[in-house]
Amino acid sequence: MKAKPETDFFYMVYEVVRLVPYGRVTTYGAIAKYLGVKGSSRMVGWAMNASHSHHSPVPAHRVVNREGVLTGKNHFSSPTMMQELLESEGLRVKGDKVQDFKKFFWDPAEEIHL
DNA sequence: TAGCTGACGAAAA
DNA sequence: TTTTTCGCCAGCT
Repeated sequence: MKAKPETDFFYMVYEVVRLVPYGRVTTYGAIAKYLGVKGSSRMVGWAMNASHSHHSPVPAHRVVNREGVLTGKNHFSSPTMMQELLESEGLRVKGDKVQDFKKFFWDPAEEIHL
């Protein structure tokens, strides 16, 4: 059964985020690009916001902006929770920014061969 | 109903 | 080189 990618855009975002390995992070643009809507990077972030309505636990803490900044930390249970979660996975977070972000960056378009 | 906002990114100046 | 502006499109007021 072929789902409707157009309407399941949010769902696709959740899956990609869920595919992010432990101790790795990705960006909104990378996900958008992977989905073919690189121009709609904002929609990816919006999907994260909608993830609150979603039942599946989406590791949104592994998704940061292109600079590696925890832009969405404010949307978590606690603004520091996102940093704690990332540090808990072995990542180094300094002032809401992921250190060595490029090293921990996980690009679905590069790692996942569709 | 119509308009504004928003967890971003890239291009232009 | 850095800063500013525009585009994306769905959800909310």
